[in-house]
Amino acid sequence: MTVRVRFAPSPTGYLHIGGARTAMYNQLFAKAMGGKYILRIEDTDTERSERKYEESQIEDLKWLGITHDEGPDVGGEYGPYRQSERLHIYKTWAEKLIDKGHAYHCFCSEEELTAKKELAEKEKRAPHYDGKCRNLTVEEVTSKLASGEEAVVRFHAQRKAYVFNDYVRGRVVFPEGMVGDFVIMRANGIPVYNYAVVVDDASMKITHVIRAEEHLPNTLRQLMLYEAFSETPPEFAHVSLLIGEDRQKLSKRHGATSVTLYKEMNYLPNALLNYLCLLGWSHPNELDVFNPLELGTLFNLDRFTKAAAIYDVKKLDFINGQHIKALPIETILTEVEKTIPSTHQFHKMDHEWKIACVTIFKDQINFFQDFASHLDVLFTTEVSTSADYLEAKSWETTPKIREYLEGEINIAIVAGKKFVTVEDYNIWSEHVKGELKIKGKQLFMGMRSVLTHQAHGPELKFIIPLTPIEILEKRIHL
RNA sequence: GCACCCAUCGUCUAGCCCGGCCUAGGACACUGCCUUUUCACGGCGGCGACUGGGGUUCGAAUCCCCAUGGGUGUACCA
Repeated sequence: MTVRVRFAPSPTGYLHIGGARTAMYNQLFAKAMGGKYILRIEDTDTERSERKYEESQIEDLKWLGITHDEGPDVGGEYGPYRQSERLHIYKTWAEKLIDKGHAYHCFCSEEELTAKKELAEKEKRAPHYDGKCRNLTVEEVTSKLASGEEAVVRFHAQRKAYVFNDYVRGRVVFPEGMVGDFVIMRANGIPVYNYAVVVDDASMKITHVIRAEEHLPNTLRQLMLYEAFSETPPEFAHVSLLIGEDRQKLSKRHGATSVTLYKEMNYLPNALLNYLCLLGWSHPNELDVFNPLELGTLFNLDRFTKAAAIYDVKKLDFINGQHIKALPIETILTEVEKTIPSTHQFHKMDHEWKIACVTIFKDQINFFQDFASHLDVLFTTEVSTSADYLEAKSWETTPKIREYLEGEINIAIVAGKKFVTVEDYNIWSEHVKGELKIKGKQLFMGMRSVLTHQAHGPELKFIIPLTPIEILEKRIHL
């Protein structure tokens, strides 16, 4: 039997990182098992569902590199993949249930129901439906329906315990009497979540349901439904929740929770996935930095943690930096270029210069946009006010270095050079050492203070050949 | 309220199922040293946890019970 898994988001907002994580786990499992990963849109909440959210979610999934084998946009043999287009299916399946005596029409009004519920709570009884409409005769039902009375379809819940085995939770027991007869079809003919899920998962031949832990209690109703349909339930894996610092389920007030935001903040999709993957799952070789999409058969359902994970992006930033470092230099250049203001002199430089520049700074950034700030050491004519700098400047050897370098730079300018070379720089430092007899700290710090007006920075032999000569000239006269 | 789930460094986690190899391992963050005559990178260290109490056992982070804490659910939302 081929493995079939699905991710089933509601198009009521942008793709949430928790959703992205679930989608990823599903796809990884499908990949590891050589199965299929299906995207299904659960838009039965007609009030809040919007097509634009469906589109943006699919787009974000695509950005992350999570692609489905079947779905509303790509089709497949188990379609349609949008619940709003499957209404006829839910209706037929509900009729089957009614025929078999597993479900019935219920005409109770909302007022009646809330009154009973309040009474039950007051008397400390479980607020379950009392089954008033359960024993209506076929004639009564048809006449009520014919007279236009509104009716929902209610499932007749069995009084028995349900047990199932969860890949991450282990053996889960739902004792008898946890739920009463629950609604499966609303009065307007739209199915309720727990029912639609079962009809879809069964008819789409889903073999494994990997979803967040908040769905664990739903499993009971779903198990009841599978039983009534005489369908074998899928295997379940209820993955631990992502929570905020306050230990509550992650939501908008916890900050950046939508994938779109991470895309905008310039995170690498693989880095985000890598981080999300590690929240509740561990690599068999205890790796921290890897590309989840390339896990292959290394991914399995045995390595999930049961406890909820606090979503804290500090490690994500680190992982992003690691992923950047692993990128080909040309790719880093392209990405980095997008983040530098269009008026910046960087863009006027030739390719070779840019590559050299990226090579120097790429190990120091966690984000592409961090790069621009490192460029200052090549272009700025600002003077440091740090104590270290002032000290280096006050040495009696420093003016001698300045005087010498001023001459050298003038020569280079007259010769028409736009940049000095590493060789030039080496000659300079040899001269300062040999002729001026300045060495050690006085040499290096002295040259740095004269050439950059800073006390610290990347190695001079790397940055000086990349600094435009007119900048060097300006600095030497400051 | 009721039901269900969970509990290892500040955070993510390994170990737990099949008790001894755990003076509890790794990563992020923080921090010290080394290296690079600076900074960063890197390397090597440091800080830092088995929620509490009972039991079972020669031996418990690992098994059992209770307590505590936290979470989720309890809809004609998903």
